[in-house]
Parts: sequence; C-alpha cells; structure tokens
Amino acid sequence: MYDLAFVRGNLPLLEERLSLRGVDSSLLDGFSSLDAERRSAITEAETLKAQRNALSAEFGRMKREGAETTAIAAKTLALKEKTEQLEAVAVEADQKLRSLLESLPNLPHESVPAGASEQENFCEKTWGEIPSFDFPAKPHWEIGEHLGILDFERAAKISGARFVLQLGSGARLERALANFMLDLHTREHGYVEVLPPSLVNSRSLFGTGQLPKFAEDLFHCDDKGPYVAGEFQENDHWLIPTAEVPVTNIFRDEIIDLSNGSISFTAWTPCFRSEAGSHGKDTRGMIRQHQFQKVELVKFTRPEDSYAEHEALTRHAEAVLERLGLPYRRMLLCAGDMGFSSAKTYDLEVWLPGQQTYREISSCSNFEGFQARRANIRYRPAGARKAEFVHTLNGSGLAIGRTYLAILENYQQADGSVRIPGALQPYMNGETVITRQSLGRAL
RNA sequence: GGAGAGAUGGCCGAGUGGCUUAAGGCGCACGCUUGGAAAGCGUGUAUACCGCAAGGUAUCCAGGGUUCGAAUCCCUGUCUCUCCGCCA
Repeated sequence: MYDLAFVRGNLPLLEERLSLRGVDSSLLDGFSSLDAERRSAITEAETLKAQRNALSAEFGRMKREGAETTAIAAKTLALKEKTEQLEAVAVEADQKLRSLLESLPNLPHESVPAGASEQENFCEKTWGEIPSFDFPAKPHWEIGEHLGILDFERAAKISGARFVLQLGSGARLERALANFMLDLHTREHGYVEVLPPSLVNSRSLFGTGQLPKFAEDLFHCDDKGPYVAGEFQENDHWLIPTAEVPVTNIFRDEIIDLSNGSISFTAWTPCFRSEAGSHGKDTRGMIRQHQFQKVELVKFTRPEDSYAEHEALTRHAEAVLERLGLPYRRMLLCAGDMGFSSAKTYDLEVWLPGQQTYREISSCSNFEGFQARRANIRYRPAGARKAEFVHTLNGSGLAIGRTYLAILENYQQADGSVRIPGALQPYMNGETVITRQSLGRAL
C-alpha cells in the first residue's frame, strides 16, 4: 500500500510505473476527486465539531453557575446532526480511497525490467552442471513410487488430489532437508529460528498483501463464520500459504529497534494453498500441492539497507542449492511477473532432469515499505524523532517439497535408487542412498 | 464449555460524567550543578489526520449506544489472568 500523500504528489509517476505491471491506469482516475471530497468533508466536519466542543464546555460552565441551558443544548444538538452527515460523507470517501489504494500493487524498482510475462524474465546466472544420465531420466513420481517412499494414491484417498504421503526414508529425507536448511541459516547466515502459528487471522493476511485480493488462493476456516470480503478481523482463522505471513506480522503495529542493523528470521512451516485456477497444471507429482513444507527467510531492514540485504538473502537461498549440488539459475522477474507486494524479485529455478526443465524453487523479494505500511511496522532512524516504515524482505530458503523432488530427479541412478547428497547424510543417520523400501507389514 | 476479574501513554499506575490528553512514579533526552560521576534541581518526552498558517479533530482494547458532554454509564466482541470442566 502507498502513502496517501505520496500518491497525491506523484500521480503521473505512479500511472507510468504501474502501467509497467499491466495495471489499468484508469484505476487512478477517481483518486483526485475522491481525495478532494474526503478532505473537504473532514475539514468541514472538524470545524463543526470544534464549535460543538466549545459549546459543551460553555454548557458545563453555565450549569455550574445555575444559568438557563436549554437554548445552548438545542444548538449543540443541531450541530451534532450536521456533523454526523458530514462525517458519513467523509467515511464513505475515505473507504473508497482506501480500497483504491489497497488494490494497487507495489511499484517495481528501477532495476526491474519491463515485461508482461515470465517470457521476459532475465536470467542473471546459472550454477552447476546439468547432469547427464546413461539411462532415461525419470520424473520424481516414478522414482518415488518405485522406491516406496511416495504414495499419491493413498494420499488421494485420505485427503484428495494434490496431496502426497511420504514413507520411510522418504519421510526422513523431508525432515533432514528441514534440519539441514535451518542449521545452515541459523549457524552460518545469522538468522534467528522462529516457529510461528500455522493459522493466522485476516489482519495478518492483509498486512502481507494476500488479502483482500487473493482470498481465493487461501484456505479459510469457518469456525468464526464465513469471510466477508474486505473485512479484516483479528479473531478469524486462515491456513498460512507461507511463513512470510506470520513471521512478517510478528512486528505488526510495532516500532522496532534497527539501530544495530537488520532483524533476520528463519521459519520452517507447512504451507497451504488452494491452487484455485491452476486446474490441470502440474497435476502429476509433488510440484504443486495443497500442502507442502518450506523454510522461509524473512528480514526487517532500514530502507537504506534493503537492497544489499536482498542480494544477501538471495545468496543464502542459493547456498542451500549449492551445498546440495543442485543445478539452478537465478531469474530477475520482469515487472509483469512479480507478485502483488514486491518491488523486486529473484526466482531461483532448479533443474529437473525428469522433466528437462528449470522449475521455481525459491522466490526472494524486497517489498520495500509496501508491507510495512499495510502492517504498520516502523523503526526510529538514528537522530530522528519520527518513526519511519521499515523495509521487509523474504525468500524461500527453500521450498522443501520441491527440493525433495529435485534431489530424487538429479540423484537418481540406473537401478532406481537415489543417492543422498553429502551435506544431507549427517541428517539421514548416515544413509548414503535410498533404495527400494522394505516397509515390512506396514503396507 | 462454565464462573469471576481485568485491559489507561515506552513501562508501572491514579482516575465512576464537564475543572483529564489524562495525576504520580519509572525510563529516556537536554540543561544546571560537579574536578569527573552519582545524587539533586529544572525543562521536555504519544500517534494519526485536516489546515497555507494560527490552530483544530480523533484516539484511555475494538465496535455500537445513552448524554448538551464519556477514560468514566449501558450493550456486543476480542484478548489476558484466576478457578472449574474437557483435552494433546
């Protein structure tokens, strides 16, 4: 969300930059008249209120002196009525203005290329060697089912489409990945581990920008009744689509201390996505699930530090891929392909031999003050009286499900077994290869 | 789920209808004092919005209501605490 005064002073700039993102600039057409309407109603209403307040004080004085007060009481009542009408006008204009501002996506940073779709993303670098196999590389679902570590059919029976059941060494591999990533980020990259709630209220989802526009992508619990569009409660429940939501909202409505630099959190959580609108996309395997796990990186920074921190955070995510020996490339997203709240985003894409393509495994974004304004997260700049909005950043470090399938595909062997990357072996009780699971009578 | 108590500024805490944006204390900042420090003394210390400005408006958990006037009275909700019940 933008600052009202900023929009007022920079309308042409906004229209131009938002058009880079494919935002219809007519959205801003109503701004000026709404703004003027709101301001004049407020000014008038407040003038009347000041008069009423003065009359009330006068009333008190007269009452104490025993004077006649019916005339003055009638006067204030008349003023009250007028004031209430004006206030209603002000509130309506204010709400319209606010929902207009809330619906605008963030401005792309100068370094972000123009473009409408992922076709125009820019590849900044590639890392690692694409493995070649002397046998036909299989997709992960075939590998996993053959090994007996992935069971999509039973997951469908239990829960429906887009769920998976992981078993034996396959379940342990998921846990090993989480521990490996958390240890790397906390021990070597300076992040503080947090374990946040997996259910959040709608105020939190507003703060990070998922609500009100993207409600259909989320799972909503109706224990407090249905979601009313645009109403942000502190007592309703949604399943988190990413740890970004609870972790960024840790400091909602707070003034935090950044005098010693940024605050960095890492969190391992389940993530839940309805995947509405992606019917028929990635239906096989565990690329696109309703539930997956992710280790997330979140930073709160001073504005002047955020772009350096964005590079650092992206490197922290890349380090995971490099330690695991997974080939990847870094894409700088063009304006049209970025998320709603982001000013600049790098996607990391991992090579999947089974599908002969790169797929997104991490998304690292700088939101500048966009989320901080929605969530009201501020800090006091050194020597300044007034608190300013912080910059927030986050990135996957990494999506565990996708890392998992990348390992299956990149480390597969001719006999169907899968080698375990060295960095992961200490987390796998010394296992070095996953072979066809003997799960005894379990299945 | 049942019963009760509570929510006031960065923190503690007073305040049951006008003289309360809110006493007092702590903390913090600045100044005086001092060889220097502590103590002491003095001054200052919320946010948002409207206004060219002077200034004004709003905010004592949130939302409604009563009243000429609400931190204060009434209703609803949220959260916290205590006890009971249930429970991983």
